[in-house]
Amino acid sequence: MSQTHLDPALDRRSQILDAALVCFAKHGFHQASMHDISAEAGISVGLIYRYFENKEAVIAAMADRHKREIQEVLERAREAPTLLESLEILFTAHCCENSPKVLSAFVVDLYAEASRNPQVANLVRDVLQTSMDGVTDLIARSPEGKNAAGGLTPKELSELIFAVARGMLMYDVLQPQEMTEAERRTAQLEVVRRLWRLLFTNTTELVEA
Amino acid sequence: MSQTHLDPALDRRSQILDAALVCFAKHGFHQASMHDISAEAGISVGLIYRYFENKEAVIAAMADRHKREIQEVLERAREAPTLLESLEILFTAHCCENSPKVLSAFVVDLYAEASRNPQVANLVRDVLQTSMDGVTDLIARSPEGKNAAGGLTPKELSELIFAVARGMLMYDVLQPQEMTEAERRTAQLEVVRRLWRLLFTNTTELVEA
DNA sequence: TGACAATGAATGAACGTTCATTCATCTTAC
DNA sequence: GTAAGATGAATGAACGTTCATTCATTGTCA
Repeated sequence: MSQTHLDPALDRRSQILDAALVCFAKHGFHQASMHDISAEAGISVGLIYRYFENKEAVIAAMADRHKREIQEVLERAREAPTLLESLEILFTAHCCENSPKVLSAFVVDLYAEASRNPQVANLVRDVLQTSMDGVTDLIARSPEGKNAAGGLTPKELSELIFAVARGMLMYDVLQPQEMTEAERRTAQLEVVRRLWRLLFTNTTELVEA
Repeated sequence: MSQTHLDPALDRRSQILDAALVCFAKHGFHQASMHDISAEAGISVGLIYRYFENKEAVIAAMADRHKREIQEVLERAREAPTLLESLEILFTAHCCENSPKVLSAFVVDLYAEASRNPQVANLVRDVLQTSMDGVTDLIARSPEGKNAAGGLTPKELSELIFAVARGMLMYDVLQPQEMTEAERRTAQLEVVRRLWRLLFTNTTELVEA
């Protein structure tokens, strides 16, 4: 719409993946039918097969797009001025960007799929490892990371942070539909700040006291 | 086998649910067919319908059984002599009791289902709330819980602990099949002790120093 | 410019398969 | 003999996938 379409085929693929995200989040990978997706995208079923070999390929492409989106979030987190702000970006990106719950539901489904499909598991593990390495680096470089609580290393801290992030994502899908994006974001930020206090400010405060 | 069967109907139900757990973990709720379940249980398809109204009812019964199992774990955790041991029970119960990954895969699937099925969501939320209340209580009663790091309340600590537990459960499904139960348990225990150091021993150590 | 041919994006009915569910039939226990 | 337990072939709906067909757009030649 806003820009000239350099590659219409890429637009179509994106359009189909956008529709698939909505359908997958609403019904799950294997309960969402190709007809559901085509209806959501406003196109015919057959057209999907012009851009994707089969349903599996749609799922794989979704996972791949998710990988790229996560890497973009990591990039933004890297550029934040403070470690706390980096963490805030990481924790709120997953859960609040799109319409409520859609992304969280998709990611939980992705992990469920990963538990059965080794290819998906490899991709998710790869994304996770890259992200954790990035955050480990972020912590190691930041002044707060030097004297973290409990004598934990940057790597251990990063693992803990990502465990909490995944856990909150799981918690998010239990929330009723009525919760708005803003409410979810607020809840997430509260958790980040609590975690922050715990991991990075406790020791310092005690030393100062 | 080992005991006289007081209620054969209950045995059959358990037998079917045992088989369903294996199939659900292996294929997911909606990809596991009733034939898969009957084959795993060593009975005919039709017999399942004598004990369960339909497939949804099997899923609901599985969720319900899971609820009772979690409550038993909580009971055992309550009876542990120290808070650390309570946490160790809570963190290792989810992931290591049955054959590797089966339980974790089931729980991740349960959360995925909860994101679409409000009834399942209510049940899972209920289990979680009860468990968290129990652990909050456990922390409040324990000597270590009084002077926790970061000035966090028992409720906040409990929320954090359960977020990490859920996060580690998600991480568990990414692990390759080859990992044994013992390896998974060891990995979990390491996380518990790290969390323990962070939450409950840091302040004290510094005061002593 | 206008007439015509070629293209390939897009359609949706149809196909083969799978699956949840049913039920007529058989077996077992007392 | 009868009631309850157990079977698995049969049913029909739903699904992923295919493909003959349509038609707007583009290219070609006069």
